[in-house]
Amino acid sequence: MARELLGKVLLYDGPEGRRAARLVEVEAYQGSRDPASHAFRGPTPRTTVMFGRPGHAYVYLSHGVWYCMNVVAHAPGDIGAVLLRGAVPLDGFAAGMRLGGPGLLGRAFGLTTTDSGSDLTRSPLQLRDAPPVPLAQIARGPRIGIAKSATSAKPWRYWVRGSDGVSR
DNA sequence: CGAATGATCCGA
DNA sequence: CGGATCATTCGA
Repeated sequence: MARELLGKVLLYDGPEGRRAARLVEVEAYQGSRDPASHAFRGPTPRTTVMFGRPGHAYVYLSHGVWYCMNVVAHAPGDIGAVLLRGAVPLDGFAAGMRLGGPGLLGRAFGLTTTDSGSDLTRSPLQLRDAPPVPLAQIARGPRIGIAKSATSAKPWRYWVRGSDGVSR
């Protein structure tokens, strides 16, 4: 579910024009079955979007500083989202801008919690299909930065092998 | 390794 | 209400 997001293009139409980046690192969170998921303890004002329709954005503030974006993605009747952890700039960014790491990615796009709930098929925030990344270029491993969760050992993080834009 | 920094949520 | 928590980042 999460792996299919690799290679897709994230677009943001802002006051300074369109920004675009290609996703190279994502991490899956499996809702009520996943203690590390913000949705684990049931819906709250912040997390209700994860209980809704796939294809929408879930944006939250991390450590009081960083806005991180997820794509709501789950089977019908299920719950979950995919954290966007890294991307490669395509257009609209200052030269040399790094989008590796969920906080840096969110900041580069200028996202805030007002973007949470956005329909990703419409401007200003869109997720556009792109040719899939060849399976041989995709690596996977344990998720990063998780404090709790026995599921943290599960290999639910996917990235494009060798790409800039993968977090450290 | 530890500080920065603030919304969020649980427990009381 | 108050305090513990946190899917992070940067610099020493």
